[in-house]
Amino acid sequence: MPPGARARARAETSRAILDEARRQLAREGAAALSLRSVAREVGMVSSAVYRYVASRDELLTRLIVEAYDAIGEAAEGARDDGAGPRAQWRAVWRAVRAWAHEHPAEYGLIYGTPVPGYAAPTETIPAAGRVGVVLAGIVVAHGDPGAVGGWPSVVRDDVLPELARPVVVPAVVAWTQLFGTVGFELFGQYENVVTDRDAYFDAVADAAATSVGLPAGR
Amino acid sequence: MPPGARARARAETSRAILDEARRQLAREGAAALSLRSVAREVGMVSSAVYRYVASRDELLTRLIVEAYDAIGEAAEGARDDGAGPRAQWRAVWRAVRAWAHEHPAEYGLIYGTPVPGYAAPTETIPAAGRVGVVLAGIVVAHGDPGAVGGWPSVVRDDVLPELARPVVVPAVVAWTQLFGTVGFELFGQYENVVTDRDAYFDAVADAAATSVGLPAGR
DNA sequence: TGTACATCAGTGAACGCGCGTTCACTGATGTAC
DNA sequence: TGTACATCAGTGAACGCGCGTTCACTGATGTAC
Repeated sequence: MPPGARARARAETSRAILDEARRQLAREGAAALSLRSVAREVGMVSSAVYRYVASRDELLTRLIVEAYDAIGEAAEGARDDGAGPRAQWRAVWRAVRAWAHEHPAEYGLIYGTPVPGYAAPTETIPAAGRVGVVLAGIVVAHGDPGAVGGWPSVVRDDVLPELARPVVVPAVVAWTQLFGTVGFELFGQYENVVTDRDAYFDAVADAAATSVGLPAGR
Repeated sequence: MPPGARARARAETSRAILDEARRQLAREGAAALSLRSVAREVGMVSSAVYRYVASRDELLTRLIVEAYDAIGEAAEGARDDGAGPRAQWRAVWRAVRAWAHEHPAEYGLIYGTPVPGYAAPTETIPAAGRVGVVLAGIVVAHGDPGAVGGWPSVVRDDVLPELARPVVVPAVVAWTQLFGTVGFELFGQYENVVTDRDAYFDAVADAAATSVGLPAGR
């Protein structure tokens, strides 16, 4: 037997379990996610899953962390591809929206109604911050605090310390707006209201860029 | 027996069932809502609930409609109390936020992740529109289309036909922002970020009022 | 006012189902000497 | 290289549980004459 074969098999089964869980999440929603049916689909007996996952809640936590990481990665990739602050900003917004449309159930899991009785453990926090950090980074690099309207100081001093203070609140507002818009579109509130969703979204992104002090041009 | 006693008893039991369902929704979430436990708590046998409700899905639908109606009513009441467009606008925003904080589970039910496999029936639509109609009404009455930045025309012509066209898109954006902000606060994304949530919220409301062309003063 | 019949709320048993989790076990894979 | 032992993945049975929905029924409430 090649050494490490066991480890490799283990990793593969682990993957298979998470993949199947993600599939069921997409099909039936978080509430219907069941260890037994994941086991069934993966082709093992229900008790065997417990070699890979401590409990149903732990499985949910892993899905949550993976989702935050995936959307964060999408945002980071988009930023790295953009040339110029406004192009970067728009690319990040679009990447978040695209990811959400490709993974609606996972998006709902992390940005939708919290599952009651399930408290997201702290291991979730760093992954959850990635998109916000990307947006803040663009503002730090290119935002003009002088070009921003007056907002009250209602954010913790230690939040985004690298941001000039006048720009922190509008940055939080813009961050909220990104996910508010994506959520409304995804959860059906724009049905029969907004026709050209791409153009609408870009317009909101652009207005947000301005509100945060990004220069007008590219 | 007083005539109508039966009808009155029926109405009372109906109420009791819905109230208990709402209580369970708040405690355990939509996924855990069960006819059997509602019956248990109301003090009847599980099959008896079927005299009042056709199925679990119908019960969910009733909760959804009641929630939309309640938040819509809160918004309408706030509008009727406000003096001057800006005061009205702010009052409506605050009323929506207050209602959401008092009824987080119901808020999640209507503005959060859709329950997969459950398709909201059409009886839901009119109730769902009430808050939007209130906001639009204020803009119609007092918004200055000239005071609004340029937005693309990406909304159906027959949406809010009473609104001057330049103002429709920013109105939709503001409506999105209201629920995006409330949702972010309610679902915990502002934890460790925004300190003075009241002031933050008012500031966002005010900026939105301006973006939609409401006059500055009161 | 009194009687005969129809309506309706609630009962209790049953259907078939799936769930999370534990436990003692087998047999294959890896490790130390 | 060969043997003895330890580790570990996966099995199968069992625990106790709750669910939605149907059905034939009883007995009280209402209605028509």
